[in-house]
Formats: sequence, structure tokens, C-alpha cells
Amino acid sequence: MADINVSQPPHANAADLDSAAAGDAAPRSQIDLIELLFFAYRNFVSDPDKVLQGYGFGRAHHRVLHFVNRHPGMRVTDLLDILRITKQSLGRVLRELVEGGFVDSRAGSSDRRQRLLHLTPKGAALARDFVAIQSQRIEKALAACSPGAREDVRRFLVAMIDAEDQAAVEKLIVRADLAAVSGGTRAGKAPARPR
Amino acid sequence: MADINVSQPPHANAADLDSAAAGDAAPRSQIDLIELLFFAYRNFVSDPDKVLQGYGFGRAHHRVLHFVNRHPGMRVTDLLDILRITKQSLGRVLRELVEGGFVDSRAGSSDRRQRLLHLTPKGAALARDFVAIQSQRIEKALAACSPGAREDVRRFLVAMIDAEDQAAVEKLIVRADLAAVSGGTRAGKAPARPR
DNA sequence: GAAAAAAGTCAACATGGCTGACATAAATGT
DNA sequence: ACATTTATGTCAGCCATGTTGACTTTTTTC
Repeated sequence: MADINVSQPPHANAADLDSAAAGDAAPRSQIDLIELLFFAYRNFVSDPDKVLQGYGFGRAHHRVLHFVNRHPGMRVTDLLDILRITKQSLGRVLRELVEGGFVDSRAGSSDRRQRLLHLTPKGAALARDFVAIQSQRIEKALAACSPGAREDVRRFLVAMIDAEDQAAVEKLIVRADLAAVSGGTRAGKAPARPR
Repeated sequence: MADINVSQPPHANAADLDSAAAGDAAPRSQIDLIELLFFAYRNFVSDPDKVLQGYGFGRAHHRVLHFVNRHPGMRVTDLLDILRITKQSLGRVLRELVEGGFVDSRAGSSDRRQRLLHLTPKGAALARDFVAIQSQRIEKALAACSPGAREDVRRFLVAMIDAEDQAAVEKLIVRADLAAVSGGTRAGKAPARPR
């Protein structure tokens, strides 16, 4: 934002900044967080975007690489559930990733209809790059906050998710974290999927 | 996310959840916040999306309505600086918003090359709807956090923005807040725009 | 009076969503 | 055994929203 400079009435200048409200940790407007979320998220996704350009990929590829990396051996259906896009949309980027040698798609052993998705070493390296660059931004941001901020932010983000999805998302994250800790265990057969 | 249910090895179930780390406010993985941001932001923008559908509009229209509402009398160039899109992209949605009677575009009095953008009452009502629905989600999320969370979240989001843009964004928000407080003062002539 | 700035337009293209209609292989149920 | 369901993939086309490049008009500024 080299130059955001909205037409500015002469009476409103930077000097007014801290005199807006009498209170100290003033509420400012409720709108602040809406706009900050917009600007922050835009920059947040711009990090991977730059890397992706070098591969001729887009954000959709990033998302696939990320979640396949986090859930090795996941099924196509699982990915569709997470991304909430159509089979056709996913199909396009998945094909490009497989053709480019970033993703490996193998038939399941117990259920051979399934295609279980894994990253190749090449894909895993790229996925790690994305995590590294985005983690770096997050860590830097948290460093600029009070010590307890990480937990506050985490709770805030969870609570921002639709109530009916919160449990599923938390489970998803915990499961991926556990799998990572226990040495990249590949997912076994999918258990009953309650409908 | 009715049913995120990634293929799950039998040994990783919900019971393992709290035994992941010995510590209490455990770090979990650094990846958590990356994914939470993804899911939270997706739901966050889905609120306006539903409303927009009824008007045949998209997210681009939302963004224009929002920022024109916040900065009445802003110039097209200002909007381009904020949104970081091309004149042609903006042109399309702006034309639709003007034709639909949501935005009013008047030549500037001091500089008649400029088109100063305002919302019509109809546009302002819609913009208020968007703010209301998104604020509601944010307030609900903050209510699920500790009392100091709002400031933590605010600081975190600011720090997530590219360092070179932080000051501009904060100025932009403060300026809009001040203008709103001082009774919707319309922007006067644009002052010198340092380049 | 020349140059620069603000805005707008036309044309063409890319990405990544979407719907609808089908096809195939494999598992499941009766 | 056969019918059905599930998991996956594919073709064709549409839509929203971003992009580049070229060019015009109006107005201000130097």
C-alpha cells in the first residue's frame, strides 16, 4: 500500500489520532477489526502467491499442497470436504500437481476405488516452504504482541468459525498434529463416516 | 464443514486430544494458526456473500461498498490504492453499482477531473448490513475470549500487515473513524499526495 | 501551450469457482 | 447374482474477477 491517501478533510490529520476518544484503550470503531482482517489476510496469502508464481501455480494449488501435506494418504473426498469446492475444480489443480510431480495419487489397498493422496519429496519441500514463510509472518506478528496473545488469537480464530464447524476443524488440526508427531504415520482405512 | 473426516488411523482418535503435549497451554504446531486463519476468514467473508447473492453481486462489490461507505467522497484513485486492483477491474463493478443505484459518482468541484464516490441511501443501507453481520461474528468471537483479547487481536492483525503498509492502514482506519464521528463530513479537496 | 493527471473504454486473456451430464471401477446390500 | 451406491474422473460450458496493453477525453499544472 505504497500510498493509501484518501481525500482528506483539512481538519482531520494525524495529530488527531490519539484524541479520538477520551478513554485509553479506546474501542475505536467496531469496523477496525473488519478492515484489519481484510488487509492482514491479503498480505498473509500474498507470501505464498509470490512463490507459486514461479511454478505457474495459483492459490488453489497451495491449498491442495498444504492439506495433503498435513494429511498424508487422505482421500480425494476428504480434500473436497475441507476445501468445500467441487470435484471438477479440485480435479483441475490436482491433475496439474500430479503431472508436475508434486502429488502422488495411489489406489487404496483396502478400498481400491479410493485415490490416496501423498506429496512427493518435491511437493513436500514446496509445502514446507509455504508453511515456513507464513509461520514466519505469524511469529513476527505475535512477537509484536503481549505474551499471552498467541492463545487469545487462537481462541479468537476458532470462535470466528461457524459454530457447527468448530469441533470438526479442531479435530482436524489435532489429528494432523498428532500424525506429524508420531512420525508421518500414513492414514489407514477410512473409518465409518457418519452421515 | 458438515463432515471433515480425513482418513484416520485407528490409533489416532479423539481421546488422544489432550494428551498431545505435556504442557498445558501447549504450543501445538505452528501450523494451527495458518489453518485457523484460513477457515475463519472463509466463514468471515461467507456472511456478506449470502447477502450479495440476492443482488447478483460478488465480493468485489462488497469491498467497494465498504470502502466508499467508510470514506465518502473518495476518489477512484484512492479506491484503487486501497483495493490494489486495476482500473479495469474496478471499473466493471463500479459501473454495476452506479447503474444499480448503490453508488453515486460526482465530478469534484475543485478538480473536475475527479469522480468523487458516495453511497446512495440504498447503498449505505446495504453497506451497514454488511458491517452489522460481520461485526456480529467478531463480537461473538471476542465474547468467547478473555477480556483483553480485542486489543491482542487488533495488535496481531496490524502486525500481520506488511511493515511498510502498517502506518498507512492505521491512518486510513483512524481517518475514517474520525470522519464518521464528526458527522459524516464529506471529504474536501484532496491535499497534496506525496509521491 | 505542452505535459501530466484522473478517469474511462475496448479487447483479450487467466484463474478458479460453478452446474450438468456421464463414465468407470469397486464395494455393498438384498 | 444382481442392483445399488460410492469414489473418482471427465467433458463442456458458464461466471466472477483478476490481469495486460492500447487509447481517448477532460482538466489541471508547469
